[in-house]
Amino acid sequence: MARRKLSLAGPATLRDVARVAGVHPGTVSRALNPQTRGLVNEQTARRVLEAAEELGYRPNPIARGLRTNRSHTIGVLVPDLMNSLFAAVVRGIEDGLREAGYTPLIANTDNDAAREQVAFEAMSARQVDGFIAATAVRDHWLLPDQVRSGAKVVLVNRRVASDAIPAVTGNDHEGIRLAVEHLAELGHRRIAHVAGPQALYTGWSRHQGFLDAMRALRLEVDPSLIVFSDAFTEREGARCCGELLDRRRDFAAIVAGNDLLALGCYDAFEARGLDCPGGVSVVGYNDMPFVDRFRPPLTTVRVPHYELGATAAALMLEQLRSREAPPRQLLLAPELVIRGSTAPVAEPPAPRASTRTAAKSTTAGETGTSP
Amino acid sequence: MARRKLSLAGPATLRDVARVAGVHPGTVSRALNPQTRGLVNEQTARRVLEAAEELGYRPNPIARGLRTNRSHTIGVLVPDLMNSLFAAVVRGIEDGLREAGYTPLIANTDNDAAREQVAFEAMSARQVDGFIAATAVRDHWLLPDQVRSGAKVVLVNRRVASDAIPAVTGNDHEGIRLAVEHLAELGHRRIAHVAGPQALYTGWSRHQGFLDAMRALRLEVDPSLIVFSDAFTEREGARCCGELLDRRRDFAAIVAGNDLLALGCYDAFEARGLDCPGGVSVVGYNDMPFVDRFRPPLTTVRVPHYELGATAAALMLEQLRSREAPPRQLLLAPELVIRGSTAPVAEPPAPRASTRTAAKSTTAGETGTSP
DNA sequence: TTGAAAGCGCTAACAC
DNA sequence: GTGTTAGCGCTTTCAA
Repeated sequence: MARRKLSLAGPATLRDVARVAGVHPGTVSRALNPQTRGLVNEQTARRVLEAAEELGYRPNPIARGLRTNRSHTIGVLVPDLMNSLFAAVVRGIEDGLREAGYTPLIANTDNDAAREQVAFEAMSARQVDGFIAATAVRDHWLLPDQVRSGAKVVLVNRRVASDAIPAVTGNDHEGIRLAVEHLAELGHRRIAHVAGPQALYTGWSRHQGFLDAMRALRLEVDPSLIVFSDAFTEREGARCCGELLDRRRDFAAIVAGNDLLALGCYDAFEARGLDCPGGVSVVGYNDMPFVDRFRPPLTTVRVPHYELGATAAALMLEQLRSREAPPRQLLLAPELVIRGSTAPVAEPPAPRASTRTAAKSTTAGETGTSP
Repeated sequence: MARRKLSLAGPATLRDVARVAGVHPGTVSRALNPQTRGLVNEQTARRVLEAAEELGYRPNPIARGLRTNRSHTIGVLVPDLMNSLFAAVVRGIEDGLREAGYTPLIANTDNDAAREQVAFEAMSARQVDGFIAATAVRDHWLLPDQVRSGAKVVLVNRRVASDAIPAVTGNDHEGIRLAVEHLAELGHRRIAHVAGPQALYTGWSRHQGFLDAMRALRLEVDPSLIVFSDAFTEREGARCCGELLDRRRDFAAIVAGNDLLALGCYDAFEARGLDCPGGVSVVGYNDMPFVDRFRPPLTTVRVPHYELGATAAALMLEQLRSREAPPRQLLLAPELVIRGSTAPVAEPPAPRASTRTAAKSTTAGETGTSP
């Protein structure tokens, strides 16, 4: 337990250990590295381990990295940690990376390409071994150049057309289908969509999912019932929903691109004296913390953000371990969480809609999971 | 703009630049470092800069760090990023550090001493230049040993008795005073306290603040109106508040140790059919995102978490720049945010209370800041 | 199985 | 002013 050092100050070095163990530094290196321990005599190895222990020796990853060109560090690019969604993703990444001995280096980009570029450069300079990008911008500079130039990249919360890049995302298609089906089962035929920004992957994919889900249920997709927001914010949700409401009132259900947009819908309802869910139902997306405490508690689609992060970490480790690991693209299943913001249609559906009846009634509370 | 390299592969090195500029690597180092540029000929410097630009040279901080023993990296120890409060602190730190060229290395500890210890070791090994600890545990292993042994540490969101360690915290004393005064002005005399865990600094300091504020207002401090929670969670808030409510009903106001505990109080009210704020008022602490959307919207004390982080970063930079910078201890002013969870007493105050009248009425909306 | 020696990319003390 | 040299702490050939 004694912690006396041989070198004058600072932590013990490989050389100090070598001196104490009476061997050459190279031997200490071999003995201490599990990979190469086999090359060294059992006896000697033990002596080295003891000496290291006695000196409280900690290998210096900086020096090691300089030699090996591996920093055991992964750059994590995220729009904004203050968004609880990304905080969860990051924790998943951190926990997933930890046991493998990797450490995340985190940077917030605020979805600003310039800031992202800078962060990427800085991280490259710091010799990160790879990047996990949770930045949701579509048509992204990161992909064409960097990936081809050998940087290991894993996408989380978004993907690209190309199959060359490993990615893990929530299954938005499925999630939106759950939302639309839920509303349809409540008798809604005319369903509106407050879509997220189409420049962001999640905004775009959920919009696509909406179109497909409506068609699959043979519900009419009315372009005038779709409004595109400029940002995933409450303010934009209020603006878009207001626009919708001022345009027409022959619908009583809204699928929002995420929870913040849904929250904005609440504001628009209140400004117009509309009751939710009595007058109009709304479904959010993400199941952020505390949406169950809103007035009314928000029905929403839960995305397993922590698992998204943990899985992204696993994909990264795969890439790191073998040069030729196939770039897997994973979809994680969402889950509909039915709360208080959705209710059966009060008025009869609009005249033109077919009279298809709802398949079955849904009980409130906990809920339908997808496979 | 061309990016051809001289060395076969990998990024350009100092030597590559030297070769292109036709000078010695040492000269390149001097020319590129703003600190030492003065030592080199204007002409030569320009040539070097151009060569560096042409090659797309990026200095390798790993190599530099090995030489200088400075990594330009700060370890950040935080209980849990998924807690929005700490996410804000971390963003403040990141932004505060960035312009000085420092990067945070973040680890979550979940308030677990063992995990914190491990994270600390790992960061030390990675040669971080200092630590910013947002971990709120009192009586903390970090301080006695490490600080004395030369590690630079800045505390955020907590402090210690010793003045030797720089710290920046919210002024809990002041914040709780604002809360208690607000309730007193609404006519409350018997005020209960659902205190946070006393093992955590914020739980403890707010409890102290509560005692002082009550005494300052000459309100009776009744020990049976104070319950200590085991954690800053909604569940614990519900348990403690329930205990209080089942014990007696001759109070109509609660100061909670934080917003989550206040939220738990909501649950306890609901379970007992109590109306808030009609039957009982409650004040939270922190002003987390979305507490304004709760039912009722939560009256709470806002803590400038982002600024806490940014200030902590500034204090760290001070320590880093000069060996003998005084370890400043800063208090940031909180702000009372009055919303819907507090209301005037319905029943007359309990008989024993003195009949001191409220000093002045408070207007709703934005509100009193401290100096 | 171990020692010797070179060198990762950079900085800094010293010499010219 | 600029070149020279020596290493930071570690890994990894190459010999022995």
